[in-house]
Amino acid sequence: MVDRRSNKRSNLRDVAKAAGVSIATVSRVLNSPDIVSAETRRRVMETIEDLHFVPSAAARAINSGRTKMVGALIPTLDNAIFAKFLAALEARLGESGLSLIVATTDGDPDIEARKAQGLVDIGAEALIVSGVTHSHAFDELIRRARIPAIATSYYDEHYSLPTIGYDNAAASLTALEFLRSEGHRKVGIVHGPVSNNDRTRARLSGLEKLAADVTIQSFETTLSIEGGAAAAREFLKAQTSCTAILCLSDVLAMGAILELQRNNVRLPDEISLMGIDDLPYSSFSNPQITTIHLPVSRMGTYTADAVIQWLDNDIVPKSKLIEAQLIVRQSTKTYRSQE
Amino acid sequence: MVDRRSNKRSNLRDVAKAAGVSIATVSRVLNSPDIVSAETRRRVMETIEDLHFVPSAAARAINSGRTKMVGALIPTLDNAIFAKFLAALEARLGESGLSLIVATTDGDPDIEARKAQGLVDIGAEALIVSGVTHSHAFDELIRRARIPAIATSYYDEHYSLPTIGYDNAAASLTALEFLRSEGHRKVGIVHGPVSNNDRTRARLSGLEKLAADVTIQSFETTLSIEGGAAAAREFLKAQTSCTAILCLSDVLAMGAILELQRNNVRLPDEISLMGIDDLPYSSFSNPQITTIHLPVSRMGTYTADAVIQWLDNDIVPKSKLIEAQLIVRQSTKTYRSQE
DNA sequence: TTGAAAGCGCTAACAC
DNA sequence: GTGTTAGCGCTTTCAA
Repeated sequence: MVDRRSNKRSNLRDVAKAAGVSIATVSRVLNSPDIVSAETRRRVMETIEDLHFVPSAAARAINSGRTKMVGALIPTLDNAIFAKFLAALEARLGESGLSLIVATTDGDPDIEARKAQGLVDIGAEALIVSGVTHSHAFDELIRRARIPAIATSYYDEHYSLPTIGYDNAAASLTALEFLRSEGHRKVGIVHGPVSNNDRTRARLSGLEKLAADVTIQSFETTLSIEGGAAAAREFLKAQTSCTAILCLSDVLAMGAILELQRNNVRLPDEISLMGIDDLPYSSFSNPQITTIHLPVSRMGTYTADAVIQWLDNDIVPKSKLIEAQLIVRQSTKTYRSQE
Repeated sequence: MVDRRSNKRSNLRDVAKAAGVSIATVSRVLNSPDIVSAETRRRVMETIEDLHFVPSAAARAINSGRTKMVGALIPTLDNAIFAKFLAALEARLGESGLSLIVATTDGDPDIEARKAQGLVDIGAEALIVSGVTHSHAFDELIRRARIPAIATSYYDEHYSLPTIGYDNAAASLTALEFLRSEGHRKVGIVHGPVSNNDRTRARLSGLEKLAADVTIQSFETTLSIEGGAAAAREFLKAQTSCTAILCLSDVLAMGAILELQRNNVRLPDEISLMGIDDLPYSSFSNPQITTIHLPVSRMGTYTADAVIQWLDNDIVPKSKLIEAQLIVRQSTKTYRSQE
């Protein structure tokens, strides 16, 4: 019969007493079952079941130093690209018994540093951040706490932390190259804020390689559908001779498409438009958006695996390039200059 | 001079020794500073700074029982509606020094129960779940662990847990009533899977009140843009005499709009369409979607406050109805039968 | 293969 | 106001 006198969680001692062994033995059954005799192990495990015993994570943490918690610092949950990444990350970490603590930074390095400190304080065993632009305080924290940390969404093998992500510069270059190969020589670039956003900066820098072949004109805006729409308005007002628009994020592309259509601009006949990211709606919009697919789910899974390896086997991950992929859909069209 | 001999985190004893006080005094400075003399307090705090001392969360948890962690179980991160909710939740919890542990359930009560157990095991002080459909194992867990738990996205004052959410039935009824007031008498209903989704079921049930006035025809599909598009195809194939479509989620509305436009159906001239949720793109699409705004950010903030009150002051929250709001935009139009 | 016992870093009850 | 001390629930030597 199970002892139900008390309501509090049972502990090692309760189990030990009920099973007629010492607490050390119970602890062994939990942590290294193979060094306990089969019979004892069976009896103890049975008792554990009976008493609904669950080891205290706090007590375990205080002794072993392992909390099984991983902290993720992301700019925002509002962008599907990060949400999808987190989903994959959480799924894979969970398989290995690791919990994910989420903190949003709003893209602000100071907030990031503060929240990172908080995560470390509560015992996060590893940190996952976005991009490679971080505050000094953050770098110091990683150094002092000697905590495994991985930078994602950005590939840079020379960064102080292992990076797992795409080559943002290459992604935008691929996009622009595609437009050029389709005959476009003047392209409007719509992008989000440059400050504190290394992904945007990298994507912009990628375009420079084609500076000789393609003339570009930039429109900076906020990173939202509304921002994309606003940029499209600016674009129209500017009366450029651009034959295509490259949005450095699909959210922006979405906003731009809607605004252009509101102004009766036919896509892709009058102007070609493409994005980068490949969000869910990009393949369902009218027209479907030609874009660069960034495999964020794969990045999440890969990052989780890297963290697990680092934590369990002390294997520091190498930086990993996640290949982006051009997806040609309906929003772009070959341009032929009328001679 | 700071002692740098050791690399490990300094502890209470280190601080006490360096400041020339007892560990109890240091503990007091940390937890109830006002009962320590100003001078002592100053000296101790200085030492704490010097040694970069950070109290061990695990040790604190083992003694005080407080881990400062809250677990959230949500169906998916892929839907902006949940992501926005989480963002608000995390923000407000963070202000009170609480961390958010995220677990996704894929809408499966069994996965939910398993992950809920995991959250409790690692010391979550409270649980936040979505909806009111949960497994027996989950209910048992809440009961046994006596852990504060709040159900969100669904208002039901009779549920065993406090609920903070909207009246889903009322939301869909409001939508259908609006369509009726606009002259629509036959309406196609596009909705997500009914199984394991009480929100969808509630929204469907809300429509029944108007059964006498409005004839409806249902189209069940998956909860995604693609699902919405597929449902729209079905709708067209069915050749109904419906003059409006009510999508029980904006994601579905989005997919449906795109598919209808692909089939050259003019909105809202040939058919009216509305949604429920009010996602970011709903106000930017062409046409902008008439919908029911569900204030998920407010729900997140409110839920966080409720959790904090419960944890800090043992005040069990009352169920709270978050008011939804009809937002009339461009995708709907008055219907006049041609007599 | 098992048990006894010494901590881990902290909080809180109690004493001065 | 401050110090002493007994735990919290566990892991981990060290002996047996």
